[in-house]
Amino acid sequence: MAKTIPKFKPKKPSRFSRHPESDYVIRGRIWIEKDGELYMGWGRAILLEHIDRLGSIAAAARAMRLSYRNAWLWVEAANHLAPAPVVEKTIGGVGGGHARLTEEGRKVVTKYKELRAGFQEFLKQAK
Amino acid sequence: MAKTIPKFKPKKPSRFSRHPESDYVIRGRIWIEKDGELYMGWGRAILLEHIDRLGSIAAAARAMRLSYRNAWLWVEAANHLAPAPVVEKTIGGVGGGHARLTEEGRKVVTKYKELRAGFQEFLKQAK
DNA sequence: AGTGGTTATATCGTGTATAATATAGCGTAC
DNA sequence: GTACGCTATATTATACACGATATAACCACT
Repeated sequence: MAKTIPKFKPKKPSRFSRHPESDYVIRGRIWIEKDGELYMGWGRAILLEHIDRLGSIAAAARAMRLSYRNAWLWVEAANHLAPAPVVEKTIGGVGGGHARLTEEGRKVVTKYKELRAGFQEFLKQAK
Repeated sequence: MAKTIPKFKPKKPSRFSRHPESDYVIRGRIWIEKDGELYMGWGRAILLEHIDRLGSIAAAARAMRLSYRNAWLWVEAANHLAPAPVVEKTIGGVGGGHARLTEEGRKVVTKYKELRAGFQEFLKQAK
């Protein structure tokens, strides 16, 4: 059983090897800022969608394997930067509490996803 | 007790203040990757331009207040990811040594700056 | 041989973002 | 009045990028 499986692992392809012109990819990020602070980006948009679907920050955080702390911080930040809160929260009560995406929240998520779709289009065309 | 203000991040004026719809700005970054690693971005492009103008990595680093270590690392990374080196270096000799931007380097800088210009255009139009 | 300023390399510190963990506070339903 | 599970907050740990620092290696010129 001396047959070693030829593994294709090297991320660092030796500092002397050269690469064909091929697989260079153009990548990018896009986000919305307010007063120099991140208001809406990909992570937050996804988080808000999960909140909308699951009705809880905690559940949304679990769903995307994000720490609750961070999820909560993101929601806070977005809420305070938005013209009106994007998430309404309730402490205690049935099930311990819940969170709900507001109309404003739905609006900004939609807007951001449209923006991002346009950006992806730009990237594709920018080869 | 009226302990309503948590001292979480007292850097912002007030968490209850709202902002006008106005100054939300769309921002973004764009870069070129190879094998999941950064090949060319804004910082590296500027660095390469400085090297072209000054003929030395050390001088270029100083010019943009970047540590020599990082400048050197960036050049190394770009060199090894590029199809051909973007910077040619010489150790010792007159003035201790020097660095020169290659044709390949000039090419990628130009290409990236065009890409970025198009991106800026996209951002402007994406309001 | 000595000089100078560069490239090349290693080590350590530090700041920042995030994860991990812990716990307090809450309110409806039972 | 207890229990449940979520929101809210604090503390600690970890990971990583980067700066600061130090030093070696280098070589055309004098």
